[in-house]
Amino acid sequence: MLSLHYLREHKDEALKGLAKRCNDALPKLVEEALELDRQKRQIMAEAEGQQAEINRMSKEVGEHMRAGNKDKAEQVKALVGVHKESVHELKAKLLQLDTDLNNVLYQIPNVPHDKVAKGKSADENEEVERWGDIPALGDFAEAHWDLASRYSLMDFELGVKISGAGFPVYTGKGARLQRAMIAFFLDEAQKAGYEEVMPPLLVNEDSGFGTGQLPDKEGQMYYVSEDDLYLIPTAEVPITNMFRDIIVDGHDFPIKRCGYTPCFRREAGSYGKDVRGLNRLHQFDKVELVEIAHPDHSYEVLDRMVAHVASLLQKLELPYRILRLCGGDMGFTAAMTYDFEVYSTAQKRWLEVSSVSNFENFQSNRLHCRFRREGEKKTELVHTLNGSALALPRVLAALLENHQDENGISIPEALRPYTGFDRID
RNA sequence: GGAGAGGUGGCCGAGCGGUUUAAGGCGCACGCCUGGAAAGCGUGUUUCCCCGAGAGGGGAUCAAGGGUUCGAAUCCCUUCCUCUCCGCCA
Repeated sequence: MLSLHYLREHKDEALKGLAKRCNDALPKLVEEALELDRQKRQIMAEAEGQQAEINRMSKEVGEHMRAGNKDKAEQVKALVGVHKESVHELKAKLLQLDTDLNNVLYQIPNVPHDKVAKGKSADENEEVERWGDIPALGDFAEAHWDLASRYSLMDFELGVKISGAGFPVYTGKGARLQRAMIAFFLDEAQKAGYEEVMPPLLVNEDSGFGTGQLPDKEGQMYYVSEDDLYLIPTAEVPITNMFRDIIVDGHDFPIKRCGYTPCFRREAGSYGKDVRGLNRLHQFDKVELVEIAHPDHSYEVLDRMVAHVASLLQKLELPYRILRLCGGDMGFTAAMTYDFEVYSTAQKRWLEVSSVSNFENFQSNRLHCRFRREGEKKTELVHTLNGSALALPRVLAALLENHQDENGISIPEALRPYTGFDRID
């Protein structure tokens, strides 16, 4: 969530930025939050004054008792009651205000960065880079789901039988290819300085809250009510939460983590031709990058992450474009997001394979992840970033479709050491 | 799942109703000492919030929440977590 400090001191800047999200409700919410904050601080000051009085008097009682002055002690005791009552009342009010304030704050998304364009929907995203030639395939070109069954790489029906739609079974070279990509992505991340971690796949409520999936988007996550745990929708949740309630040492920057995990998404109600095959699944594999950054350098970090993801797609020889999302298309917690899309030749459409975002201090405010500037006494919120590098299913889809020829599918050079084969046929 | 033990500051560890504004130690920072260092000595060292230009002042914080009391780390209730043993188990 946004920090109240920031809202208080940079209200105009916040409103101007938020306007880019094209959501008319936001200015009112900001005003509401500031008003509740004002009331809260006023009442807080009152309650603390009363409490100070009680503390002072209690100390006095102690002194009288020690001096053996019982009457004096009783006299003071009798006077405390009034203050106690008013503290009680003020505290109740405070609790209510706090709840109201949080409810409002939870509805205010992150303020988009200066560079982010105003816009309502995906149509207004800006293309910032394009790489690679879209291969001209002949009439033989097939979509990945057809290729998958022709070469026995996946079995969607089998997945339906075991679990349901959206849970494919990878078989033979399909399974091997999957494993190869995971290893390849992890190795590349490691070369780029990211430390590998293997986090839990189920997380508690605090963690879901820390990265912003809760309280609003619990419908997206599978929930195990028996144990009050959520299946992770992305490794971002457990990995970023490793830094919850922590004051990091400023010398530790840059803090770079990567991890492979399966991801689980309910994706309720989304069925149709656009979600055929590997395009949208309930369970999929992903290698994720997470970085905890110094606020002064987080946009350099973002650029480096983008460059890293680009290098992966280049090594896989997949044509891609990079979009800087407009205000309206950006996620709730992000200040700037770059989406990577690869062109799927057989489906004749762009598929999103990565999303790289700077959350600035929106997540760290909830996570309470802070650091101290050299020589400063006060702590300051860190910036958090993450990016997929990469999400496997759509990369696999594009790989199969773009690298096919009449007789099979060729594996990109970079992956061959991992697959152990250079063609599927 | 059953039984027991326990959660105190960056860490270890005392405290079990009012000189605790949390002892003592370790660590860390700064200073003195030194040719330089170690040792020694001295000072400082939880975090969050509020008021204040600042100096400073105030509040909260001994797992969390509630209660008793003039006053709670300390007593009572509830919840959570950790550890040990047993059972089950890849």
